[in-house]
Amino acid sequence: MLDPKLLRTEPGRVAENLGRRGVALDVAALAALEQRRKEIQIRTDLLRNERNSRSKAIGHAKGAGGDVEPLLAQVATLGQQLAAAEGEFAAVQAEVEELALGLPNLLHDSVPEGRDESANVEVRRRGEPPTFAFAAQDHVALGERGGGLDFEAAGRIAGARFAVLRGELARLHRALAQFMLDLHTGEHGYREVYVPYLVSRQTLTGTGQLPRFEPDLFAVKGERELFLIPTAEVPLTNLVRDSIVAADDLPLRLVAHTPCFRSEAGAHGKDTRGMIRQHQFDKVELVQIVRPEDSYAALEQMTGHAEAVLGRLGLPYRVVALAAGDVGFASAKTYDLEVWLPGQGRYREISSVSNCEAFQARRMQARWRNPASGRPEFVHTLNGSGVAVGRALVAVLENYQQVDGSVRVPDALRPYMGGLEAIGAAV
RNA sequence: GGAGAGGUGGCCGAGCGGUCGAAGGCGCUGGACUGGAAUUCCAGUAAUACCCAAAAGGUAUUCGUGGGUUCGAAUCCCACCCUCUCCGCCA
Repeated sequence: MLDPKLLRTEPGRVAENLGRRGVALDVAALAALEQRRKEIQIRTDLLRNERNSRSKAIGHAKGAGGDVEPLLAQVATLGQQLAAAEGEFAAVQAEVEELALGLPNLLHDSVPEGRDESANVEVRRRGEPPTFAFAAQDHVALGERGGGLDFEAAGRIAGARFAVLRGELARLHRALAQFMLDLHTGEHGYREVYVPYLVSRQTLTGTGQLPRFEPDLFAVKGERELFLIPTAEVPLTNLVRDSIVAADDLPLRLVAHTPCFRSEAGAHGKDTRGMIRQHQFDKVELVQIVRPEDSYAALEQMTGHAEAVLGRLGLPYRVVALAAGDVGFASAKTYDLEVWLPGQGRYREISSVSNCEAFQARRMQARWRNPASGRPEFVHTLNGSGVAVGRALVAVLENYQQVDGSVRVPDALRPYMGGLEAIGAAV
């Protein structure tokens, strides 16, 4: 949510910033709504004040043993007027809130202009895409040898956009997640957290997935309304919802390995081959809760933490700064990490690191007590994949493939693979 | 699933129709004491919205959430959520 004060006092500036994303804000309509809200609020407050002071008078009169009847008569019509005003106020409040919850975050000045991902700016590139003396295969061909990667079985069990992994491939998948967790907890100062995979509407509203992006989520049938998490960012970030964090506890650095569930409602026909885009995938997620003045340094640092995963795995990648039109709803600035996939001959997103500033904190009422002011102020929240496990598996398979279709195990993963040097060698 | 208890400020906890934004304690801030500190003592210390150019000040709202009763609700009624205890069941 945007700062309502800013929205009120500088709607022009807000509109201009949102315009960079291609989002139109009707300043005139907003001003009219604001005007109406103010009017009704003042009227309602006055009526309530009237009622309160008269009720108090009744209380005093009763205490003094006086006659209360005439006072009661005076208040008779107040109740109806007040009820009407309160109803009106609630309605206009709801309207304001709906508008506020639907607006994306303001962009940081450093975000490149541009309507979509074609305008993303490459920041740096690490590692050389491998050259093969043979025709490189994609992960589907490599994985399906020996039934390690089975889309047919997954289709039978759950339908399209699911995968079944078996044997060494399943282990490699697990090894990747373990390796990432150990790296972030052991060397980057994150605390490992285990979180619920089903969360409430309020939780998803806190991080910004709701109310706007409900079609992208899976909901669970049952008495209670619960949604499957689309990313661990949701439960991790909401850990500080409705709380005031002690200044000394910041920054909080949290990491969790969870499955993620996405309906991919708008992605028909996109990435239908392989396990690039699935309804269910694992991800190791990083979240930081920081002091506002530290959030942009934290963004660079977190990007580095995600890069370290790819670096250790020896995977070629590049870092891109997302263009205005490509930055996510809650984010003020985002870097994507794109890993080289020989099977596709191009870089594909494997991690996304975002600074949401106070956008989520404001929705969540997540604050810290600023020693400088002595008052509770909103924290800044950041999240980043460190990294997507499924796509990392794809990247390892394709980048480490050998002429016989086997796949060399990256050095960093060998301790997690019982020392195995290659998989799929003898299938 | 059965029976019961409870959700109050940064934290703990009293209050159970009017004088309650809420006793008391802890924590925090300032002051006194001290060479300095601890102890002790004194004082202050919730959030949000709105009015106001700002400060000061004022008004409103907030005692889990949402409804209701009432002139008036932390306090009474209803529903829901959450926590805890005991029993049962269970990985």
